[in-house]
Amino acid sequence: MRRPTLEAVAARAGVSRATASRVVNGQTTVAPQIRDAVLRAIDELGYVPNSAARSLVTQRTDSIALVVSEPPTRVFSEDPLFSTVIRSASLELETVNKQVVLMLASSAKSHARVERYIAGGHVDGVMLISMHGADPLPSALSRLRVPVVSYGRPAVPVDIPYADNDNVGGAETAVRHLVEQGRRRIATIAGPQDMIGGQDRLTGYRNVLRDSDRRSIVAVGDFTRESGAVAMRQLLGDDPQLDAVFVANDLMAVGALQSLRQAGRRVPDDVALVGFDDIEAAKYTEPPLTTIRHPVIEQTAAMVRLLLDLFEGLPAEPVVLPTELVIREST
Amino acid sequence: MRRPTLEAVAARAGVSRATASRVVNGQTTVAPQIRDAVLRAIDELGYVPNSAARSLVTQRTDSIALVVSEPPTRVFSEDPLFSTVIRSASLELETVNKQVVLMLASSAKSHARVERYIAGGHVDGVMLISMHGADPLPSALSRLRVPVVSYGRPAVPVDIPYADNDNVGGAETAVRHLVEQGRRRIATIAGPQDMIGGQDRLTGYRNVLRDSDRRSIVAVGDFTRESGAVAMRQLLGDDPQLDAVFVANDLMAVGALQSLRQAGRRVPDDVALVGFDDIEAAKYTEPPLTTIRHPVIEQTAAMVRLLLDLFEGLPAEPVVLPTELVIREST
DNA sequence: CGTTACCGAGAGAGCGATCTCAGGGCTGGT
DNA sequence: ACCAGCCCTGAGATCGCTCTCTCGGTAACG
Repeated sequence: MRRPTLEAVAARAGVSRATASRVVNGQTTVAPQIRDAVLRAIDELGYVPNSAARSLVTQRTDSIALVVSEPPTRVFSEDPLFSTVIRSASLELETVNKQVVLMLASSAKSHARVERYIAGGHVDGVMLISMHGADPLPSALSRLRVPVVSYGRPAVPVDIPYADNDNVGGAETAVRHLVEQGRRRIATIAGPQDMIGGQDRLTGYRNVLRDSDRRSIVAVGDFTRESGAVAMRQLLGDDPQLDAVFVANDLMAVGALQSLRQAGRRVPDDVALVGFDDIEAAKYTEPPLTTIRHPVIEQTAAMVRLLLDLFEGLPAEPVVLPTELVIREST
Repeated sequence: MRRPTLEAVAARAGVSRATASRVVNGQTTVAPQIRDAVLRAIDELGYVPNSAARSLVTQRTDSIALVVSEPPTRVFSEDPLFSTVIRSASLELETVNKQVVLMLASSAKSHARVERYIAGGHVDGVMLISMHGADPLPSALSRLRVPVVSYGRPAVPVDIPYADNDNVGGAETAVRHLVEQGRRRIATIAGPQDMIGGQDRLTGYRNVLRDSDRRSIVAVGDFTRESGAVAMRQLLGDDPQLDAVFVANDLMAVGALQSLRQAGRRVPDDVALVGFDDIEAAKYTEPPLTTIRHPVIEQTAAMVRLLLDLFEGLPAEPVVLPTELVIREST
C-alpha cells in the first residue's frame, strides 16, 4: 500500500534503478525506447519521487522559505504589499521549479520554530521580509549559513543581500515636488519609526525641508488607513495653515484625504497631498493621488535573483531600485 | 564545512549513533550522565537533525500543508477569515510540534505544483480551504491517499472530513430574527453562488421567507465591502419599501450600511440589517451590527483535530458547529 | 552462589533516491 | 579484421537518520 519507489518503476520497466532515475531527471543519455518504457511504468504506477530521499543525497529541497516576520494583522491588512510580494515571489520561483513556503514569524516562539525548521534543512534558502528594527531573525538566519536575502534593507546592520527601493530619494522627490508647486507649509505623516521604511521616508522629507529652509511639521502614523486619518486631524490642529502634506504611504494618505474632506479642505486647492507606494487604490481616490511608485514586483524579482545568485555562488550585492513620481490630481 | 551529523555528535560524546539518536528524540532509557554528555556535544557542535534523513526513515515530516485555493486578492483582502484560519491553525499545530506550510493554489498551474509537492511527501497531511465549486483540488488530493481535511464543506461531494459552521441554520436564525421584529419586506444580499457559504446562506434566507409567506428580494455580491454597497443601492432601487436586509457577510454589510446612509435611510428605524460572521469591524460600525457569529477559531481547531484523528487512524466524521445570533443595534 | 530478569548501549540494516565508475556493445578509422 | 573511442546501462556506494536486535552488565531472587 506504500507509494511506489523508483525500484518498482525500474523493475516494471525492466531496467536498473540508475536508468529509471536518469529518465525521471530528464537526462538525455537514455535510449528513446527504454525511456518510453520507463515513462510508461511511471505513469502506470503513479510514481512520484520521494522528496526526502532525493534531498538526502542532493542536499537540495527545491523549496524556499518566505519568512514574514510581522504580526499577522499587518500581513493580512488592506496594504497589498505582502500579498504582492508573496504572489510575485511564487510566480518568479515557479519558473525555476522551486516552491515557496510561506512562514509567519510573529512571536518569539515562532521565531524559534522558524529557525529550527530552516536549520533542519527543509529549505534551500530564505527570503526575509521584515520591517521592524528589533527583529532578531535577520542576524539569526545569517548565522545558519543558509542563503538569506531580504526584501528591504534589514533594520539591523547585517551582512545579507537585499533588494530595496530608494525610500530616501523617493521621499525627497515627493517633497521637492511640493516645494516646486510653491507650497510653503509642508507637513508629513510619517510611518512607524521602528520600521526602516518609516525612518527613511522621514529622512527624505527632512532633507528637503532643511535645504529649502522650511519648518518641518510631523505626525506619526503606523501605515494603516485609520492612523492616517487620525494623524491628519492632528496636523490640522497643530497647524491650520498647512498647505501640503507628504504622507509616507498611500494607505495613510487615503485616511488623510478623508479627514481633509471632513475638515472642509479642498485637495489640492487648499492642501496638496503626495503619497508613497502607488497602490491600486491611489488611482481611485477623490481626487486621484499623486504618489511615489514603489516597484514591489520588480523589487521582489530582484530579491529572488539575488537568492538564485547566492545558489550559484555568484556575488550578490544589495540592489536599490529607483522610485518614480506619479503625478495625479492631488497636487 | 557541512553541518554536523549525528555521527559527529556521537563521536564527540563518545557514544554510538543510536544512543545519540535516543537523546535527540527524548527517550528516557539513557543514563543521565551519558545524556548530558550528548546534550553538551549537540550544543557545542550546534547540531540540528537533518529533516530529510529523518523523514526518510520515519515516513513523517511533521509539517502540514494549508492549501488556500483562492485567488490571492481574496486571501489577502479585508476579510479576516483566511488570516484567522492561518494563524489559529499554526497555533493549534504548534502545540503538537508540527509546522504549517502555507501554499497558495490560485491557478491551474499552481494546482499541479501543489499536487506534486504533496504527492512527493513533503507533508504529512493537508488542510484545505477552498470555497469555490469548480475547485478540482479536493478530489485530486483525496486520491493521493494523503490525509486531507477541509475547512468548510467541500463544494463537490467528496469523501473528506470537514469542519463547517451551520450556514443554513445561521441564516435562518438571522432572518427569523427580522421576522420576529415585525419586518415585512426582507431582502438579502447574497454571497457568490459558486461558493458553498454563499449558497447555504441564501438557502437559509429562502427557507424562512417561504415559511413566513414573504416575497424574497435578492441581490448578489461577492463578499467584498464594495459589492455590498453596490448591491444595497440596487436593492433600494428594486424595492424602495424594503425594511430589512440580511447580508451574507459582515464585510458586505459594512458596505450596505454606507449605501443606506447615503440614501438617507436610518438604521434600524427605516431598515434593519443583519450580517454574518461577526468580524471585529462589526462592533465598530455606526450603528453596531447585529450579526451571526461564525466561530472561525473553533472551526479551525475542529479541523485540526480531524486531521490529527486521521493520523491516529481514528474515524473522523464531519463536524458542523452551531452559529449564534449576536444582537447589536442595527436591528 | 547461580540463575533469571531487566536495563542500557551498540551494531547494523534499512529508508529511497542520486551519482560515480566500470564495463559491454557499436561505430568508425586504419 | 582489429582496436580505439564513445554511448548507454548497471552495480554499488552513499546521504543522515531511526529502529530492531543483540549483548554485556548489574540487580534481584531463590
